[in-house]
Amino acid sequence: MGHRAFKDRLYSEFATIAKALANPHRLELLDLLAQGARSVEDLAREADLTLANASAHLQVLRRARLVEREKRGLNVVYRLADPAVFTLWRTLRDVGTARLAEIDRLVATYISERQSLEAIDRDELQRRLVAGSVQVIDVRPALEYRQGHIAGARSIPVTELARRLAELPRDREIVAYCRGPYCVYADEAVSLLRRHGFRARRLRDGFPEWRAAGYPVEVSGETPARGRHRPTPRT
Amino acid sequence: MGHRAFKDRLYSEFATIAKALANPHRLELLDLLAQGARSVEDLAREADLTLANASAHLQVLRRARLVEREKRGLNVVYRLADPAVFTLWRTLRDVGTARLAEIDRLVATYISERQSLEAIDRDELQRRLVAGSVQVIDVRPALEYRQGHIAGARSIPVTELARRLAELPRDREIVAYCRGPYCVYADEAVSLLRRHGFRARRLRDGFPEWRAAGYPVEVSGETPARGRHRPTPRT
DNA sequence: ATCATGATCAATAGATATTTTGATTAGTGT
DNA sequence: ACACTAATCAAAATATCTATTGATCATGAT
Repeated sequence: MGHRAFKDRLYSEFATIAKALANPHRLELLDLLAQGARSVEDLAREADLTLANASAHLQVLRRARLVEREKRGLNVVYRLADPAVFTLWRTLRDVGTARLAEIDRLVATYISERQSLEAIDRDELQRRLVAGSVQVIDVRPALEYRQGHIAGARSIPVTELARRLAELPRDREIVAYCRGPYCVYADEAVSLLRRHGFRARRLRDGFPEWRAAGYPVEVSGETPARGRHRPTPRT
Repeated sequence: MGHRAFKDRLYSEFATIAKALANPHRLELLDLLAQGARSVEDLAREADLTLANASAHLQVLRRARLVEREKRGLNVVYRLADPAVFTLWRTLRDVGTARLAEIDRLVATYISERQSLEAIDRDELQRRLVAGSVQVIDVRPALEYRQGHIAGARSIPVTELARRLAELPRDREIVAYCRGPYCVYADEAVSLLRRHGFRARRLRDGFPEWRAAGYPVEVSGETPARGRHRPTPRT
């Protein structure tokens, strides 16, 4: 093997990883998988893909060794192969945020309130959690909460928030968080809470970033795979 | 704009960056640009591409805002748009190294000696540089050395090493470095030096990683653009 | 002015990716 | 055994990417 052939093969290997990331649907799937393991059916529903298409994209990720899968009954559950895969997606996201003006424009257009509402960052939230001066709510779907959430957070999916306002304190600030910096659930939650007179802010980013930074996390032992049935009791 | 349209556009933006990385030649170009700014001609020669093809690939990187360019006389000089771009490439490379067994296999096949020769890492090298117990040589092309090198290193391009052995000490260990962990120049240099009875090792990674980690760097003021002519005296 | 050079552009052919459709496989429950 | 479901596979249509060719443009040298 010549010097050139070696280089070509080496860079081609690295490019297979980049190719796996080079599709918007696959990035969305990775973002979902960063919340926890999920079935193909579930991923397809969340990402608005047909089952066959979601399956095909997941296989591309799998061939690049970015995700792994495991059969559980009728379902196949996919998970990130390594925490480094989340780091990679996050680094890509950060470069996009820093370099592409279009991203700021999109966020400003779709979440017009975001500029006016200051977000809280991880270390301030952790200090206030310890001090007990804040109520943290996880507004992601309950399945994601069960697979891992900020220690001390309550699960109130954004879809249920309007009818569960009575559960929330009026004497303490409420902090809502969701999947990540571009997830809108927390923005919607904060907006709703403020309209009802609560003091509320969002966490600047989401649960995967909190966990990656090593802050305390809790898990409610439940298995992720299920279609319309109840989760199977254990592995 | 609906929720789905927002997500689609957002992930598509992030995917443009991944798409720019999703080609082996473009990764090689980024790796070269991590050494310093260079002309299209120079990049094409180093990466074994036609001028038109190199130009096309550089424009893909430019549209993704990963590189910037500047006209200098007849040449167009490209540079990384941001140190974060190197971080991204490096994170991608690290995930590849960790996840793809094929990469290990390739390196073991092409650089069979690498396993047997232990590399030195950055902080040990820095300590020994300060102590003066080591001679560091930069075996990259002289142009790359001039644009930035490890403080205290001498430039001896690997192509000139065989006829410049007399310049090197026999009483101290020699550490050779080049472009990065997969660059073979340092391996070739170490191999040659050992055959001639020198004590020699390679730095585990290369100059861009050294600089990114904040270790001391020196620059010899010279402009990067030139074809077959002498460099223009100043900017 | 004229020419040579570095870079880009435009057009094209060939190779890869993506999505959909319908068929098939593996596992569950009756 | 039978029906049902989740997932994958195979094939095909479409879209996108890549490399090459030759033309064009800007710049610097003569």
